[in-house]
Amino acid sequence: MTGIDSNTEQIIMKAARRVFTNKGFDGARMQEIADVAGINKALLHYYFRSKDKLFEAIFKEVLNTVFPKIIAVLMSPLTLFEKIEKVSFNYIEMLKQNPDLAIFVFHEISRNPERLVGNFKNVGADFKIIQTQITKEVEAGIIVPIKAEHLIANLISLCVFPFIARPVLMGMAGMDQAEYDRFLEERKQIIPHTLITAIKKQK
Amino acid sequence: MTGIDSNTEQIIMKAARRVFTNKGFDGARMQEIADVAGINKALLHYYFRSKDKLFEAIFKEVLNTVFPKIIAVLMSPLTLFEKIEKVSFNYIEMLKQNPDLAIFVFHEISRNPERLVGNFKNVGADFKIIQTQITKEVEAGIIVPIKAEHLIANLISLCVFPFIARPVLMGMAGMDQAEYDRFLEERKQIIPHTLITAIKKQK
DNA sequence: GTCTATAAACAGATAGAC
DNA sequence: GTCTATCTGTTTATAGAC
Repeated sequence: MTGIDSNTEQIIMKAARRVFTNKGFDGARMQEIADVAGINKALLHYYFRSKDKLFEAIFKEVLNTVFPKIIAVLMSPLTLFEKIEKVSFNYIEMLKQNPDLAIFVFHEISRNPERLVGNFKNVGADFKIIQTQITKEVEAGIIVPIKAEHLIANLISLCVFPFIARPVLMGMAGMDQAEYDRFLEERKQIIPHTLITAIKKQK
Repeated sequence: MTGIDSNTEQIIMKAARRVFTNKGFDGARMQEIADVAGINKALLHYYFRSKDKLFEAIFKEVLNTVFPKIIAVLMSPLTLFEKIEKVSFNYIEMLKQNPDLAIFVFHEISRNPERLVGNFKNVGADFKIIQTQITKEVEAGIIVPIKAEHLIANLISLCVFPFIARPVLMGMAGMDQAEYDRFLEERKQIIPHTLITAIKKQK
């Protein structure tokens, strides 16, 4: 709220984010974070008291990078087809900038669900809104019925999984990094096409 | 190859598998593995020398649980539609029995790609076989063209992601465990339906 | 093969000088 | 605020008795 946080604090956050998202909480070392930040361990504790508290700060920041924009699109006054296209594009684009975030978030939540899952409980209402929109578009003869949970699960699965499984998919398909980047670009089209074709009402 | 491995060794493997898949390599403790196995730490080292070697044994075993059956289905003489249905069913069924495996495998590979990705490089030829089948079914007027990488990525994404994101999806959709089990059962139908509808040639 | 006891290294956290 | 030095608890790994 001050507008300008201390410079050192931001440097620490940036370093911690890199190390935590790359190694996970258990694999991260305060020493490495200090090294990346170009300071020493004592200063980390001076600013954040403990590894736990530093992690908590990073995790909250990461969640704010990952979720709000997607939710905003899903809640916007677009058609379902438009939402599917926009989320696919935005999500893949965001994860290309932050390739480690996906596996990081899901790994940490799996390891510590009780503590971290509270961040998502307020989204329940949003599912109902999507379900209402589905019902309307079914009645309008645009799409065939589908549960909101499945549509959203399909959409997020297809966007996120290629980042979680990147080394495996690259290895299996024999792709190098440049080919994988092209593969991801293609998926911005493939994913909407797949999902829309699957629910579009045939005339 | 002896046919009967020592009983203690199997007890250790079972305990180690549970702890490693649940906590990850960095979060796992030799002490906890010993506790779960009902023995003491020294014996772990007697049988496996180090945490690294024990992990390696577990990881290989896990990969053999996860991949071969799926590859076998993809390489079998079924139609694409049949393969999609069978993989969806088998994969979801297997992961219901081993819900921790998915996030475990992808987290460990992400943390250590150089070391672990070698396990997948021999699958490149399999992609070409699927691609050939796709071409044939396109020529037969059954499906529309799609790259094998995208079809397989779609298929695995949709099957695996619900297990990786289980706590998040449960939280967002407000489902309890029983509802989530039903959700997973529904996906055995939804996934093939989605993928097949998306590539089926319209008459 | 299995145990107890302990060594050796590491990692988070703090004390205290500047 | 930032540093060096150090304490404390933890964790892997080994020694050695049985």
